[in-house]
Amino acid sequence: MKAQELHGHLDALLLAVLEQGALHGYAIIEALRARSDGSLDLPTGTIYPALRRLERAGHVASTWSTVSGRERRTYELTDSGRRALAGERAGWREFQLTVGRFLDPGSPPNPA
Amino acid sequence: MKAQELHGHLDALLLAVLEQGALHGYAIIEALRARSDGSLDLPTGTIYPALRRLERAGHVASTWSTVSGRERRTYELTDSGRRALAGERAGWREFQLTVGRFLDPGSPPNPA
DNA sequence: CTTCATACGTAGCTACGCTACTTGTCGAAC
DNA sequence: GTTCGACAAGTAGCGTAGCTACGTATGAAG
Repeated sequence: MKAQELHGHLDALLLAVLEQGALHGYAIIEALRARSDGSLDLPTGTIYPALRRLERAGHVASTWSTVSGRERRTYELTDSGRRALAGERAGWREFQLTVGRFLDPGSPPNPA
Repeated sequence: MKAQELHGHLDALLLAVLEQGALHGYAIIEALRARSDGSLDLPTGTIYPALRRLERAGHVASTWSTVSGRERRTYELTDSGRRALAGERAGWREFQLTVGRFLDPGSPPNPA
């Protein structure tokens, strides 16, 4: 998948992944890769800053822990994050419909 | 619609609009607005540079004309542009499926 | 003891859409 | 007869945000 297409949708993806339970950064990368069958293989330079953004915005909260000698920062959805995710879902629906009107097969030549 | 969501999909939209016939810049803006029911109201600072990009890439060709005293630059899809549009459509399909797996209602908790 | 997977992180780059602006014609309103 | 809004083109500079390319450190495997 072309990289830049993700622009503006990454936050939604992160919130969606965390919806199913708290995860640490590295695990989030793996979850994205797994659930997308490898289409989404995002570098740390993308997701770590994104998680910080979401935390600054209050949509996730993080807690440090140590698992077998390795430091982990585990992120969890906040209530605000759950609300934000709902909004992102609505936004995605609209975006999908709008762009689909031009790119989906059988796009109407003119609006009826 | 939030603005930045469009990132990376604008070229596809422009090609799709021109697929149905040559149009000049201003008319393209109006076509986008019309076919999206007003969701896409893009400023000239967005579409004029984008059209230049597409022309540099060889996906569209432009010709000047004067209609009732007003200069028009009319853009037309090239063969390369038609091929590019097909590719963009495929890319859109994949993007839609991938992101949809996370954001569409009933997203699977895990890949089956 | 070296290499790979795990795990965190940042600095700087780049792409690209947006804001705000300029230039100019035409028709309608006043 | 001038002013204002739709039509039509364009650019300079900005901001956002994902990516590249690093750096650090532990544990397991060979």
